[in-house]
Amino acid sequence: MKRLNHLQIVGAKEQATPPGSTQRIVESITAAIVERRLMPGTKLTEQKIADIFDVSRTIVRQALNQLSREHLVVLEPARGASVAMPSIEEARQVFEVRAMVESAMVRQLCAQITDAQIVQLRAHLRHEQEAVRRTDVPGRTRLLADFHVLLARLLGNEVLAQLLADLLSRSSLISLMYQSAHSAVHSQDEHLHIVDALEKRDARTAIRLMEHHISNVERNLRLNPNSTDLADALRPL
Amino acid sequence: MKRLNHLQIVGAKEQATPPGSTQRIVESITAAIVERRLMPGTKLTEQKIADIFDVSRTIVRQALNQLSREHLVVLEPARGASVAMPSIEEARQVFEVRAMVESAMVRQLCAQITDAQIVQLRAHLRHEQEAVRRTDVPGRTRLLADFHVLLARLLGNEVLAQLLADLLSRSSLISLMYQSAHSAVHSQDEHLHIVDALEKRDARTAIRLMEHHISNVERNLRLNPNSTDLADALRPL
DNA sequence: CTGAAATAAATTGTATACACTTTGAAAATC
DNA sequence: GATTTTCAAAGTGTATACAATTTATTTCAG
Repeated sequence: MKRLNHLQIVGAKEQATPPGSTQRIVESITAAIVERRLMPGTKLTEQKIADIFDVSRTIVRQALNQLSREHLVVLEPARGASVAMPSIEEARQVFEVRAMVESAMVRQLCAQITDAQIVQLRAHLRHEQEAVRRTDVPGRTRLLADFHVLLARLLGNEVLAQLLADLLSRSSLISLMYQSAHSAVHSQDEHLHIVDALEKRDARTAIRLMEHHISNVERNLRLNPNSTDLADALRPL
Repeated sequence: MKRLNHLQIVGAKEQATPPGSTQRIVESITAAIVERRLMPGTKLTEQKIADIFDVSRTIVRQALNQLSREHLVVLEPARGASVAMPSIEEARQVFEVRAMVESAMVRQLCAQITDAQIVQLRAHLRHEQEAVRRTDVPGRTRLLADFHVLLARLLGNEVLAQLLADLLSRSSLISLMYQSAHSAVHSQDEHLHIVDALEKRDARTAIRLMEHHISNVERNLRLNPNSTDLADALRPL
């Protein structure tokens, strides 16, 4: 059995949804992509993955199908699956949608957030800070994304939360694809200011900060299209 | 071969994406649900569908999986698939997200819509009117939903368009589930006014109209939870 | 030695087989 | 007669088999 040595099974947090083994694979691969252990463009051969997880290709195919619907892998007919390489145009669109959704979300939040929820957010910010401080790259990546999903969840809207989770895993992929120069420290700081505005129920400021935050991340992508092809071409070295 | 006599293959419009037979099944079932030929709660047995489309269960399972991710069918472990019966709470959330997304969308549109695009919208409105006039229920249902997706597409944002398409098929299911009292004529009229506001680039009015439009649809759902179970219980008659 | 053609290996797409679970009906018990 | 219990039919979940396609390797012509 040959192995993908950069794909390792990760202690997945229990999900109440389907206990099936498919979900385990989806979560492992998602984590591997988002935490930068699987680079964009990497071929995902069904049999190799099946061997790693000790299941049949049937299960792996289900997982890959699900991942393709989440835009983390692309499925080319008869040519199999590989980690997605979102285009610059797609990146632009994802951030545009995020700005639209998240500013509306922050506006709503200012109107209905409770003090207990502020406390919850502060706790999350502390976790972010810690992960940043000890340069835990996978951890901070996940936490910085979870901040946005957490905001959605505070509205008590699961539909919104899922939608945002989708956009954020795509964002993570985009950031790593284009080697974002927006430092984690900077992002973390912006989160802090957003929570401050939420605490004061200052909708105008909160929205402005959120829009800036998202456009900062986008602005700091290294959008020189050549690097993509070059990186691809140089990979064999 | 036993057959689901209310599920009939429909002339699906060609999609450039995957020519596989899976997509054909997804589109047929989607159309059947949205056009009200398959009622919420209906059991979707894999083998029966496989017989109808003359493929193996493998293909049908793929289709059902995809449909479950689009929230049009629910997959209960070991108990199979059935047409989704969205809860009232889920309905609330879907409409809330739509209001957030679509008002932001309309704001953007006012800033960048072209005259040619207005013409496009007017053409769509005419098609809506025709379908409403000759009480073509499946047709008008589809066209009234497509209006919203068309707006997204005018922004040149495919990510947004797909997201909205998702929300709208769920909305269609919700409307038929709760027997919306919001007449097609009324909806169509509201679309007309929205386009008028867009033409004048009057963002404030356009947003207000869109928010009213969406909350009108939601307000007019017959949200008496009993009807659900009753309808289910009475089906055998 | 270079490049095209032929061949072999690997990989994907679909169907089928089979174990396990659920569902519904008949038989047995109270 | 109502309620379990038992058993059969139907249905789902996973693995495997095999055809069709793609990718890599070898062979051969120039």
